[in-house]
Amino acid sequence: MKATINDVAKQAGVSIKTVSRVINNETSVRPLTREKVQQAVAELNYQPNLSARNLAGTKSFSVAYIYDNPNAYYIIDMQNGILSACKQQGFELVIHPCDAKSENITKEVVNMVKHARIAGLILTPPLSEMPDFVKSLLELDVKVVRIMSGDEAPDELSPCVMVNDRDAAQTITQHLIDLGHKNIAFLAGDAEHMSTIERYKGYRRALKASNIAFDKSLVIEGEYSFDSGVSGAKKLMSNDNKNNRPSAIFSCNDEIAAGALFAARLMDISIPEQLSIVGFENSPFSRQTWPKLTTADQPNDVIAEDAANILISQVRKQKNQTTMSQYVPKLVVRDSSGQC
Amino acid sequence: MKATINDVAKQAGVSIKTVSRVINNETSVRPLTREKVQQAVAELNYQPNLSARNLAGTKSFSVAYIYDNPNAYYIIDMQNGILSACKQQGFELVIHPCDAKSENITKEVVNMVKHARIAGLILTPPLSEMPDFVKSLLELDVKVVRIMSGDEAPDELSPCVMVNDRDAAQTITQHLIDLGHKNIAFLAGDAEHMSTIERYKGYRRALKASNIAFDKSLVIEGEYSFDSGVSGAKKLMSNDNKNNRPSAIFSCNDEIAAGALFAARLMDISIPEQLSIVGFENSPFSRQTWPKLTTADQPNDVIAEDAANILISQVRKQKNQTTMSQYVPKLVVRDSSGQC
DNA sequence: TAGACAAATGACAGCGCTGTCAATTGTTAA
DNA sequence: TTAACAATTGACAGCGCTGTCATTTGTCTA
Repeated sequence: MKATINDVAKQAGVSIKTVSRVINNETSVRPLTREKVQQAVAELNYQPNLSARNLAGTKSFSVAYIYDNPNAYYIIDMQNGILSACKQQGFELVIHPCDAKSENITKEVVNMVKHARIAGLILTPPLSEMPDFVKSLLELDVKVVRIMSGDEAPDELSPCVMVNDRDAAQTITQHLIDLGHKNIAFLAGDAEHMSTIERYKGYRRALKASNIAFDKSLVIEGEYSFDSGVSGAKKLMSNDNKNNRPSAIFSCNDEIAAGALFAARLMDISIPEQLSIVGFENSPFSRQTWPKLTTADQPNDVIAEDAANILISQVRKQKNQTTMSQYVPKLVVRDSSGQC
Repeated sequence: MKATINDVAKQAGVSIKTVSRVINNETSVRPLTREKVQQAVAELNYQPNLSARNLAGTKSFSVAYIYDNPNAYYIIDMQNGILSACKQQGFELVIHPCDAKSENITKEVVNMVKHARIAGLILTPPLSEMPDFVKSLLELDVKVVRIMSGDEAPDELSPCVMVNDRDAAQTITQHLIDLGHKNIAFLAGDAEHMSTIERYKGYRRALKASNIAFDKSLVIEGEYSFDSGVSGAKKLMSNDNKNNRPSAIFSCNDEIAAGALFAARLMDISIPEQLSIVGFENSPFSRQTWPKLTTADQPNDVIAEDAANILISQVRKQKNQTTMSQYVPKLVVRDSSGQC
């Protein structure tokens, strides 16, 4: 059957407590002893029993990923990244889907954390952007790592992994400018999402950098949905707006961009000849539209793995902890953007 | 702090063993006693400690979902459904992404099952369609429930939840026939996937039922990808094939259909006026194409929850077990199919 | 070389629960 | 009413590990 700590102790000729010390990387073990134990561990292919550890110890070896995000590809990428870090570090992952808009979301998650003895949480937008929610969790003396949009952490509540949407948005807007566009519209995602705000800032900054006058009428409020893209693009390209039509549209994500594409088709506007449309996120379906979308790509699994590793080192109370890291999404040029 | 079995026992005035009997639904507890215990459980909001149960007992309260499927929406739906069943039944879910084509996939999963003391597994295609893999798992004395394509279980290895793609494919083909189409092409998914085979059978059956001659040249082999849809549609609609062009295309899934749509656009074929295209699966992006796809919808989360419940009742060795249930995807008519 | 101290190691209880088996109840037939 | 039996309940060990604290070992100084 499976080897236990007793088997290892016997094999190495030490007490189980010493084995425990070795597998927990504690000090006060002579190098020679440590080696003997490690060899025994290897020979027996010993893996500590998580249930026993959780039961006996005060520490916990479980972290949770809480998600509320309609984008399945995003979640799966995140989950896979987290899972890979957990596996390497001998942690268990508890998955908890939820509804951020639910009234008792805090109570629900607090309950889960208590009951499952969770040591740490990984939060992605929109949950990571709800300060009160985060504060309630922190009171439980559970570690938190947030993945957020921006170039630096908004506060000191927890370590953060930042996705620099601003710089990426500037780059992608610059791409349009380089193609000769001057009337560039902006189709916003949900206004309360940090990512919308950041992407908007990047858009503005690119315009400014190229001395292009900002035209407020080219900014359309909306949400992260296909339908929002459809109606936004219709508004921009309608006949009522004949004199003010943009030659390019920056969509806050690929879904909005797909909606804009759809609207363009309805209005017989050819892409990219008459209108350039760019997205953001590089979801798989940005390759499955016609034409394929120019967009910004972020390595979600890498980001998630990074976040999980930071979380685990927090849980382990290791020294020299990272409290921030940053990723900048990369421009991916495809067929939906072209010369003005 | 959290209530333990001791607290409940004290509160109810019985021994912990009796509490254990009640929470495990064992017989040999007097109704009155049971009631007392249940009340104490409710008052203290007691939830059994999974680690302790796993450690002490011979039973396990963990099931695993193993997935290898490029379709993130499918996985998330499945996962959410399984999770909801697990939560209700007090089981823990272990998530295990993997690569079905990897050589040592069996060894990897066997290891996982042993180490995490998994009581049951839920398998979705393509893993559920690998008999040798399933057999190896069964040898571990772990319960398995497979979600598969077809109208009845292919064998007695395990309980199955069947998705009747055949009937659904017949319905969707019939829909095209009802619109007046007689030359209906078939863009296949991966040939080794049961779903491709089943959908093909349904397609054939619909033709036969309406006395439409089957034309082999209208069947294009391929795989479940956008690109496969592009090349398949190009082949069908090319000038070389001028005399044999179909008026409608049945695509084995939405991704293929999106590819076909893309190809049609490249060739200046208007949808659905000159060509009808239907998909299968009702993925979110089937609503985000232009025009929106007619497709077949299956309630993946319900299917998954059903499968998880069957699995758990197997694990619990309950009587009157379901060994098969069946779902038939429903036709969803949108804009990509029209009169011939 | 012994004594003093720190470093290394081990003995043991106990985490919350289940399995085993013994003790206690209740029920039935004679 | 009581023996005989079944149904119900409980006592206790132990799952694999960690935390606490005692013991042993090694090292350094005088």
